[in-house]
Amino acid sequence: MSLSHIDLPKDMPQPDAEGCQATREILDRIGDKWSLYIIATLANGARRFNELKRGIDGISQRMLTLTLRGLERDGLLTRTMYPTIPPRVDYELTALGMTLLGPVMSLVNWANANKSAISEAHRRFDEESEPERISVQGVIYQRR
Amino acid sequence: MSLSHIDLPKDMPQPDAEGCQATREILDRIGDKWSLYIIATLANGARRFNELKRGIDGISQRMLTLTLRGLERDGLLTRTMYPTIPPRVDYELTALGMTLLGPVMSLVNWANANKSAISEAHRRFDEESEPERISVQGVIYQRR
DNA sequence: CTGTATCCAGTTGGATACTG
DNA sequence: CAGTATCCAACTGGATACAG
Repeated sequence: MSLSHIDLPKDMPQPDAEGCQATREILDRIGDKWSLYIIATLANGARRFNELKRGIDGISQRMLTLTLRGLERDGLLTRTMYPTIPPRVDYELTALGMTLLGPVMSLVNWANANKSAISEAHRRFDEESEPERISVQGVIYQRR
Repeated sequence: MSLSHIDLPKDMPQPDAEGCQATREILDRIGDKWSLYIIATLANGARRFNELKRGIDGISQRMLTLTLRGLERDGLLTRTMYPTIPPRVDYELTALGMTLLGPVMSLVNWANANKSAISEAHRRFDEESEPERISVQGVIYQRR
């Protein structure tokens, strides 16, 4: 990956096409409706199936199972069965899953720091479309 | 947000429930099929509609329009029209959009660093289900 | 050039019932 | 307890045609 372009203001890091491809794949996982909540819960340590179900508000049994399978398939968590009666299954982040917490926290922090800015942007955009911008003779006008 | 729990190994940062809520919202945006590519392209500077279309392989006109509208609504980019014939429209990241590049790059770097690990996990999981783990008498056995 | 409108197939995820 | 199976409504996104 080429992360450094010098022709840019403030040597801003940039994603590139190849990098996006790999990133799209993990976004297909953690970008779904429930993965983030599961990862966040397991960040506090191993949990059993129903602990996760109770801890994640609104998740259905079906989606919990499916999402856990997906994360397991990606090698982000392990599934350990205790062949007892009643059965018990523990889910736990793998070392790989743990390393994902860094990037994820980066996003979480950004989201929290900027959620009001985004809400404000929504408000402006929704009440009769975003301050429209036109450019005439090279001069930019923003609607009032 | 409570980011520091001391009862955890290596003071790992952790997302919490409230934090996840805000993060889910931005994942609903950048987690979709095309936003990441648009953000990545605009990280190199302003682009017009058809520049984006040509630069992002496979995107349809419809999805480019819709995705740009979503990003604009979130305040991540601006849309500037040049009322000429033929018309010209420039899209450019806002200051807010720029700040998102940090967290996004964090994910992109993680994805690139670990894509082979994930592929390997897929391979193992798919060829007759992930090394199954059971725990008997407190001892964990992994299938061979 | 930069869109909008329509149609339609595929996917996602919720509700519910059933099982070892 | 920890799933699986089935059904179904809603959403996502692609193809295509048309417009200012």
